[in-house]
Amino acid sequence: MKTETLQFKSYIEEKGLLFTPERQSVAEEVFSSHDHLDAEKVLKSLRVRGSKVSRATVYRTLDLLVESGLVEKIDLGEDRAAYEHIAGHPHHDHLVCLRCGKVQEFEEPLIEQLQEWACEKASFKATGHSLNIYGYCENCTAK
Amino acid sequence: MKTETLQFKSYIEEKGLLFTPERQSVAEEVFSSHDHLDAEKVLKSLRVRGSKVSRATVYRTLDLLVESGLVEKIDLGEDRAAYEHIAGHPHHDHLVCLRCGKVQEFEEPLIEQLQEWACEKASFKATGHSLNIYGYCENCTAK
DNA sequence: CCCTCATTGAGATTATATCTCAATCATAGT
DNA sequence: ACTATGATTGAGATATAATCTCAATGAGGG
Repeated sequence: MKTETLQFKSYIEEKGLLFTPERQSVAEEVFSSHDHLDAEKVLKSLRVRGSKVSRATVYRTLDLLVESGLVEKIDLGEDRAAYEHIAGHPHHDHLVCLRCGKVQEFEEPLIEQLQEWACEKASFKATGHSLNIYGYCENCTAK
Repeated sequence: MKTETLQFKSYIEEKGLLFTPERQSVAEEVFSSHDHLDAEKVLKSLRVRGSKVSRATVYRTLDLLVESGLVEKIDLGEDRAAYEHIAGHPHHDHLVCLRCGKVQEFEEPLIEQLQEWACEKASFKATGHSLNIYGYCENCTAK
């Protein structure tokens, strides 16, 4: 079992919940992809593999994964929410192409720093943030 | 008629469209509020005032307002999209309280600057962006 | 005055996500 | 091993925002 799956197992059990085969399937699916996933994609992949987890359980498990801190829910301004796992992905923000839909990632530690200052100034206790830049990627600008 | 409404009228007419009473009502409603509005709120306010604009027209006109650049559509991670008019509101980002729902605004020109650099590095042509910080406001932290 | 095309409204429709509830399953206590 | 308790699941119903459809209306140009 992957380290991340084990971490999720620990989280689940520490909460006094059960680490069921369904939860394991969903977790493995999310941890095995390095792209952005949405609930429907996860469901489909599981079905293709022959796993019969229900839609409700996929949504419920995604929530647990987010709670555990191992997965981040990201809203890219599209109609459905996306998820990405954290491990091996230092915090980053997103460049979303409005034409082809491609999502690039970028890191800018200074931006994070400035955000913290802004929160301090406002006596705001941050738990997370989301920065998306919308526009056109290199490829789509050329055309 | 307010300056902004006139600007919207110009935009509409330059596009060869009609500046109808319905479009005017929606525009005035949006320009008269200094809070975040959503489509349903706009619809309700108009109904209260006796204006009988339909839901479809409200959505359609909000799109036009965004297109015109006079209004910004913002996604605060809630279930519905919010709108705010630009005039008198220099670009700013949002602190969203997860407990009471309050939305504070903050400005940080340096963050904007850094975003531009990030775009340059990635050869990305930005048209807009959205930065939300989620957490707990001063009031809610105290409790 | 007519023709064309934009616009509107009411309700149907789409799509994501959540909820309900009966059936199943795991675990602890006896 | 047996039972009671509570967690979990799945199928489908439900909620909700937003978009779409299409007939009827209205505006403006020729």
